[in-house]
Amino acid sequence: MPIRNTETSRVRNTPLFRGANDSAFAMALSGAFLQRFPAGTTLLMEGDSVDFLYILLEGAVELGASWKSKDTTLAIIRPVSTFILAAVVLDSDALMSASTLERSEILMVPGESLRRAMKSDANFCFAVSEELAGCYRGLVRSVKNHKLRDSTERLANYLLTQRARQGGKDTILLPHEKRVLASLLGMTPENLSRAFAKLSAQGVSVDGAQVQLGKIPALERLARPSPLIDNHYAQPKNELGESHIERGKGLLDGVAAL
Amino acid sequence: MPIRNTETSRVRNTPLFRGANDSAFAMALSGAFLQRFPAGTTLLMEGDSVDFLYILLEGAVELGASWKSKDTTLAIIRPVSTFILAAVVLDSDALMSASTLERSEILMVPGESLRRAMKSDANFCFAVSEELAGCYRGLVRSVKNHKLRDSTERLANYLLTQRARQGGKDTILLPHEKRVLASLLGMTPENLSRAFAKLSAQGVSVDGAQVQLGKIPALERLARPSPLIDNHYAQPKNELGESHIERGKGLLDGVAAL
DNA sequence: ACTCTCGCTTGATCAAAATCAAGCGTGTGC
DNA sequence: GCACACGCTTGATTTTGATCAAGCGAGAGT
Repeated sequence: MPIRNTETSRVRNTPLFRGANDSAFAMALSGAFLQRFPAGTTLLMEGDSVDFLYILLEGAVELGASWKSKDTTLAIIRPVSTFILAAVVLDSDALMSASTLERSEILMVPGESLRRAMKSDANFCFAVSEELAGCYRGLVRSVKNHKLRDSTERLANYLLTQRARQGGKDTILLPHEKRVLASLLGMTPENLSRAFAKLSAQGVSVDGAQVQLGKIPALERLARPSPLIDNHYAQPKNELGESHIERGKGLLDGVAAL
Repeated sequence: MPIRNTETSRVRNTPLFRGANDSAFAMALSGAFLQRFPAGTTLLMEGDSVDFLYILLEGAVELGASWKSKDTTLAIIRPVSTFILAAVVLDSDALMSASTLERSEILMVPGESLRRAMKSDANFCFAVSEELAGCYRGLVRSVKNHKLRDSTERLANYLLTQRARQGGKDTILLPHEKRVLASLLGMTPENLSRAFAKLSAQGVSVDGAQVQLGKIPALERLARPSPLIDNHYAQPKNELGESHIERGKGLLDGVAAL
């Protein structure tokens, strides 16, 4: 599918590409193409070799992993974000699978073009480093979240993060199915229900995807959100693990994850 | 402390710096100095601003994090490795604390010098991207290890990884105190003991820091090591979480972590 | 030698989370 | 409308891991 001007400029204005010079940008996108996928499409399986950098322009994609018949979701990507950048830079196999949660529009950039562009433009290359560093720090937050908090605490912090991201209103909308959310938070759907039930003591009430946060102070007392784990203050669109991706230097609009 | 020639060449031959041109290398190390620390020294606390890239030349350092009076170790670094690269690239605060486990020798490279060198040499900058990508993938493995395996499985895989790394002999030496190992594996010291006891059914017997792996096939049947989680085949010196850091392209000698 | 500390182990108990098994409610397709 | 599937919830049970409390044994200091 041909790339329209609107898409090009959206990508161009991303922190990743904003500082690139025109020839590096053109080089990176040479051979790139736009593709649409229905919900539930598997884009990539663990272990597959990675030939493209994926840039999500519309929709949502889930990054997951499995082992011995168990599986878990590691991150959910929202536009505008890249994914599998690390595998592309190293020209190696995917450590995660990727599949669409919704109908999605994805720009596929050949890995080789991207690597050549990086080597031709130190500023662009630096932006890639910043991007990777942000992804890395997002994952560090995720590991800390999992190793230091129990499931109810993770949920409480997730709710506070969503609140901040959805504009600070006291009613939030869960952006995904509860089973997906449970997997992201590292628990079973059953336990997610029970965790919500526990949080009713902190004024949380659930009605479908709508969640009312009745007593924010009580919720915060339990959640104890920390800027060293939770990333409330980043750009509004990204989700990685339960916490969120950091941007290079206060830039908006997130290109991120893996 | 002045930097001797031996140190300079060790650093120069690292995957990170090998491809840099001479002026970028000189620029990066301008203002760098060598420092020795006794065991148990805190180098950095969570939230501190990061002014230096640390390059560990001798000894061992633990990267940890804490929240609400709990704490955990996220990685243990061995020479030659960098740490807190991501924070340096983004010129931001540390998400982990760092402290020496043994008497250590560390080269401290000013962050600003490093960033200037990156911007002046696309090849060096690319090597930093590769390094960050490798660190990222190491963390992805770590998250998968924790979300998909229970504690006994993590220990079993840790033992197999150590075996591969220590030359394939059936007796391995635990490189750290058991309490540190427990924290790295995400469990309490008590449960580490019990996990070892469980693995006696797989021929594992412990005597202090010496561990005999009696029945490798049985142990592998339980552990089910996977190249998508465990990194047996990387360079021998690095440890990140339970699994291990990946190198750019089959290069030896690891500069890694955060 | 003697005690103290410290790292580790072991057992008993408790809490958290996974699993198993219904059941409920909504939406879809027939 | 009716049956069915599906996502979610709830309860009962089991498993896993954390916590509490001794105790053991090797090494350090006196």
